Amino acid sequence: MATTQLESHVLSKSCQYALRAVVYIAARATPGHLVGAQEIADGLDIPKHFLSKILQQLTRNHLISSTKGPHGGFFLSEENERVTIDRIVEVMDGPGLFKACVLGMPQCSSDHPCPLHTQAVEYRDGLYNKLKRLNIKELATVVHKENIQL
Amino acid sequence: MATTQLESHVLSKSCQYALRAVVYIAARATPGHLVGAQEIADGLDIPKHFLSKILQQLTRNHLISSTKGPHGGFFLSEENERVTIDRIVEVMDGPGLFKACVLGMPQCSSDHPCPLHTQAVEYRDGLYNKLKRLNIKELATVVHKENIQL
DNA sequence: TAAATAAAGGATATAAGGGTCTTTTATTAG
DNA sequence: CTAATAAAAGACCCTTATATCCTTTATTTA
Repeated sequence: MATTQLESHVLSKSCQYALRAVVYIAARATPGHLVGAQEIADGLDIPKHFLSKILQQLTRNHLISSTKGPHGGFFLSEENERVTIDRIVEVMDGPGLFKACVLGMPQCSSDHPCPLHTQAVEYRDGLYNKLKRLNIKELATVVHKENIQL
Repeated sequence: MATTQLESHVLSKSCQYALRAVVYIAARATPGHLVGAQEIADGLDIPKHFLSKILQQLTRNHLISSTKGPHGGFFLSEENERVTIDRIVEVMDGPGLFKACVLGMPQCSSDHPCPLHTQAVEYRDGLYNKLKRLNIKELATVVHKENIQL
């Protein structure tokens, strides 16, 4: 067993929270009811202040929208709804995830593959292509139709 | 852009080093010449003391072998050569990587899928199955035949 | 205009991964 | 047996992700 139990991941926790929050907003926000950070934090059981930071980051990058003040909160413009999932991952975790070598070797490429290049690339690119073609609205629709828990 | 550029990864750095080191040992160790931590560190440009910790961990888990003293070093027994890559990943990064939900939701499964379950599982399992079937000796052989840089 | 609300922003704290250094233990050569 | 060698082990520090708290700004309602 591993001496120190690592919390291994593909996506950072911030990114995981971001994705869940965005889907939550897509599901709950209406023109008459914007979704507050508190509501999302409660609904998804995510620390509120940490979530706020994440939502700020998404807002600054125009992936979601917000307004301040009473009855303010977060919502998705029509443009936001067309934002693809890979963009959220990119903003939260940086552009490296689907490009960097699994073994961290900078010169790794199809010309100069690392030992696991063949094994890993298919996996990575397959997921990436799916996320690149899936936008927020579509994902939210699937979640709703399949009655998926957030 | 991400405000803080995360070093996103599938495998931890420790795990990346471990995999490269194991292949290095497989390539260089002979009955008359065991491979020292210093040699590996130099050859792979990895911090020596950090690498030592990793090699210790692999040794404790019987994935590689070692002897102390002059002309001591690391090597692979025949049993070690049959160790599959997924075991190394498991020891270094824990058993969660290929089992945990991409969105970190503990209850996620095919019965109760998370929003990205369908997208992620296919490729994750694909990679996992490859690593589960690939042992150290086979990987080292590929690396040698394809003249892959470590 | 004042009070209330909620996001934005900044400063700070905590935990884990990554990395370094020193001491101990085992082995071998002389 | 002694000296040299190299892994094992433990203590420690640095950086980053995660998380919390407090203040500021924008907006709305009374």
